[in-house]
Amino acid sequence: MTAQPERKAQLIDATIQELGATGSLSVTVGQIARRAGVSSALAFHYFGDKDRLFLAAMRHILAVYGAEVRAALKEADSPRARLDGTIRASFSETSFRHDVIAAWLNFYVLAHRSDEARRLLGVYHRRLHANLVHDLRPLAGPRAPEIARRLAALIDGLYLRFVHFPRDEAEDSASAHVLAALDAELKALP
Amino acid sequence: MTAQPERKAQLIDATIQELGATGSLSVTVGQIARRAGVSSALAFHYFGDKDRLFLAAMRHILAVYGAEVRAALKEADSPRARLDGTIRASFSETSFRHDVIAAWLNFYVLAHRSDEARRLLGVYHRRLHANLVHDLRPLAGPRAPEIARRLAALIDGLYLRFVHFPRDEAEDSASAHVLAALDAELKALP
DNA sequence: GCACTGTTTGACTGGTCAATCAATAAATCT
DNA sequence: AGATTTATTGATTGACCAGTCAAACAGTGC
Repeated sequence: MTAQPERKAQLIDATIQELGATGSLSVTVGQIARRAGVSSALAFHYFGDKDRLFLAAMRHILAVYGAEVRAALKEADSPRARLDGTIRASFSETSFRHDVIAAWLNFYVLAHRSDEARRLLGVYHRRLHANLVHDLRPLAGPRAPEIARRLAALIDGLYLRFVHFPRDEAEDSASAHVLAALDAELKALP
Repeated sequence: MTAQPERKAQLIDATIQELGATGSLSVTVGQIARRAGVSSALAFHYFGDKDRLFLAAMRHILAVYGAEVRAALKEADSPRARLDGTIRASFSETSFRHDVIAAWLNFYVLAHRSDEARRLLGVYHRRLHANLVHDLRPLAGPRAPEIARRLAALIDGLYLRFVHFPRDEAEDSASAHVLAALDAELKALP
């Protein structure tokens, strides 16, 4: 049937890759299209304008991430196991990748001028927060929301660091850091 | 004597303000110059090119931040008090401001393509890490570096959140979060 | 073979912007 | 006062880029 979904997916992949390669929203639609092996006019045909192409790429990243979280939660029974899953999903092979991280960074920049990007970012924030609070509640009671905020910020902060200094420094598994912080927070409860 | 320092400072301020207002590195030198009340040609005359103007703005932000940390450390005697100072300085009136945060965010983006920006970012990272480790050592021994990394990432992550959702939600003093995390980490030590 | 529909492109446009330059004004020096 | 350096700008250039458009192309049904 229609080649539309295929081409759209190609362009979205190319967008993420190009964002990772050049690291800035000032990548041109031409560059993206060239990477996808099509003309720039096709990108406009399918997405309307540049911002909507970026947004589509970001929605794709969020969808993949969301699926990964859901999968991790499905096979977790205890609250603690679910927290593990949520955290580990944030640093999974597919999400914690150079180009995806670069896309996230530029997503934050895009959120400055695009209402839709800001909305999407809010959705991610609330979803992560809700997940964390839900499973922290049995373990931390009324302190759950506060701890959740710290864990969420820690995750974002670790992403930020790995944009430029990729995962090589041995011990530094990012998820290990978040899990350690979680342990500390729980152990320190009154 | 020369009006150079004056104009340069004006342009640097305008750069930060404009970065905060539009939230993207694609601010034009013309916009910045107009905000500073001079012609764009003057900006080029003093800074050579756009990137060097951004870098100068970032160096200024780092200098202010560094001075603030040093001041906070001067009047702190115990390791714990010094940690408090380091953390609080990160969220001081002058550093934790909408436009400055936006400049930081774009600094991370700039670091993708500019070696000098990446170098500068490394300096900030190492300085913060060194400060934290130095004062964590007496309190956390060999776990100090690990904890320092988490606190640093938490600080960055909190910045990231406050780019778009400014400090209004009452309780949310960002530095309180970091201090709470620090307490938890110390309390949870073996 | 023809009409129809979706796909894809090359060529074009209008606008923007970094960077340059030649020229003027103001300060500084001798 | 004359010479020299510094500050400052308006005008311009050359490149680039988002977005448009009309036309070519391919498949599908009749």
